[in-house]
Amino acid sequence: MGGGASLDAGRPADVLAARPRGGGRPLRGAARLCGTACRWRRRGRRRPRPDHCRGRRALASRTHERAGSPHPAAGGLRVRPPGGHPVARGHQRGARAGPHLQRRRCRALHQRRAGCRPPPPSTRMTTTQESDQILQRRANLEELRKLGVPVYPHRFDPQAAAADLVQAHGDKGADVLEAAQITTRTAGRVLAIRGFGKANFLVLSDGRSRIQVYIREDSLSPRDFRIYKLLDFGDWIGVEGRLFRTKTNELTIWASQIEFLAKCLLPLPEKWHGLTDIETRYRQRYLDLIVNPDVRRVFEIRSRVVAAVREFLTRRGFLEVETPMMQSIPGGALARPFVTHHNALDIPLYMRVAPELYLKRLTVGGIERVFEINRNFRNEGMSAQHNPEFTMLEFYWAYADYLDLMGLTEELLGDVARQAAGAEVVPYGDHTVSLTPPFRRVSLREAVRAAASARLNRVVDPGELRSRDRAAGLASELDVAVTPAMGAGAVTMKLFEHLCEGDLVQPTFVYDFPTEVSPLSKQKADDPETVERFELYVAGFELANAFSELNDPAEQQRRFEEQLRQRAGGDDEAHAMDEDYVRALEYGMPPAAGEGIGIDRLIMLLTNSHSIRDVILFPLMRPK
RNA sequence: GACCGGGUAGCUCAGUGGUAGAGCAGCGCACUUUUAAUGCGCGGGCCGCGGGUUCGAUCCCCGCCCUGGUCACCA
Repeated sequence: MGGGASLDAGRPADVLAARPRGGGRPLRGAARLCGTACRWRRRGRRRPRPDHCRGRRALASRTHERAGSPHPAAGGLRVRPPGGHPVARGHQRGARAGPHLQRRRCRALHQRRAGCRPPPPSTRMTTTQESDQILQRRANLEELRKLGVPVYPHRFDPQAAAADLVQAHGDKGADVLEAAQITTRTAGRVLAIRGFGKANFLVLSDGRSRIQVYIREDSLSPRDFRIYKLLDFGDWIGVEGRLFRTKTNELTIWASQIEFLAKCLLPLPEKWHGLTDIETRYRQRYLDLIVNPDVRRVFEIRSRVVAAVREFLTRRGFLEVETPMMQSIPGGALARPFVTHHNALDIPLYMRVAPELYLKRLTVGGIERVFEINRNFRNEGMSAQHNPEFTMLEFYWAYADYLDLMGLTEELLGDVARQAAGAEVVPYGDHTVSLTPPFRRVSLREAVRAAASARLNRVVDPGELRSRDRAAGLASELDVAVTPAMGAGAVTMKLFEHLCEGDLVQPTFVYDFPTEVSPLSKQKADDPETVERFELYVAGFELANAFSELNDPAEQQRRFEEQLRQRAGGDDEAHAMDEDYVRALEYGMPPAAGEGIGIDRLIMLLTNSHSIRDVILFPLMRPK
């Protein structure tokens, strides 16, 4: 790496790669209520207290240390109080009872004076309130600067990542490495420092793998050894050196040069327990990624899943497209949209709840096989299975019907599981889920009928689900609440969710849904109350929703009008009228089948994750 | 929305109506193959926020905020 010679400026900045992510959700045709939003909370770092408030606290050595700048000459870099000795701990404790009271009084005084205004928002770079550890790290950074080390260099040129080294040389023995004299250059974050005076070890992480670095004073230039001495847990460095194995057989780089790459100014979570606080893991995902290696694996699988889906569909002639995510008429699902506003046009816009109607317009346009993988947004509640933005695959296949989709879905899921997770059979909680075809198939009404029969210990007649009154009677027998506005179909759906959904662990196609709850699906030729639609359940949740597409414009018009009636009746999740969509159907849409698959839920299944937040890098959190 | 649990040092967690604890991390010293290194010494806390009760609250009471879970709502 040749000292600073390898560092050179003027490289183009990294381009941020767009990456699909998002949540699962009841797919097309389901919805959830939203909770209240928009609360704010006063939050901020303490502002420095004026002198009249400091009281005896100001006399404590600790305050002294905090207020003063670190003393670099002391070797230890810690500033001692004027007497030269740290104040004994017991001393401080003794002094504490007073300040305690004083703090409270002080606060009250402040609030009176300031008219109870909350303190100003946090200013992150203040030093007076920061912990010793942060001051220490800053001091170490300044020391590096004084040595003339570029502390934020522009680039480094690693020959291999830690993961590459482990993969390439992980199986080579000590003698092989000794004979080969392999010199390498790598970079990463320092995740452990074990010093022995003259023999020292670092653990370097590239985010995937870790490799040990051996530091000896007599193998490094004085400058580089000084850099080592000033390293903190979490710093980024580059190293060059020879590969060998230690006495304990650990693959290690014997460092001949060190380059400092970036400072970690804040202390990291500890090495052993890591970061377990779930809230912090989601809010500060970067920390989670640094210290919890399994997190990286989840998102690597996520990336492979999306790539495998793309590859599978592309290989079968499906064209990937991108349709609007901001729509003037939100459609394609029964769900509440997020509303926004376009200033120049002065119109309301809605974040899409589904791409469905646009993709079907494309089939009208002659794109016979089309798909999209991207985010949907639903302004509804959040849960372990629901994030307000989530990623969905939708695809449409001309000339096919929902039975064809079942076959394709079996192939797709098996293929993706093999490629992304390495197997068709995956563990999920206490279960083992097999994605090997064929999947079980059961009609919705039969599933409900059987479950209700078992629950009630009597034979439930299929006809009971066809009549609104009898279905409602069954619901009340089973203690399932229904509303007067719900028809027989809606009641059946509700019964299904209560009686069956959670028990469907192995992949199961539940097919033939009531027309009432399926405004975009095609009816069965011999049964207008029923549509050719299925949902795929795995591990107790809905993974896919698919149907033969309704392409009769007159029938579509009638369905929209029925939805409008429901909307007028207070259902703000009912589907909006989309006249252009009906017009598109009037130009003629080929017979087609379409399907939506919740990518986040698929990732959950393949990574054995039980919260959607574990498969979304930055799940929505209430601002703190 | 209801109920249950959590919020204490940078992290992981104990704990108590009477001066706040441990392990790791940090600082100092020692140590030439460690790997949760070790040993000795040291520093670090608005005990989530605001009220109340009390001589005294981190602890008890009330309210609020954030959060995990269960249920409900929704479909």
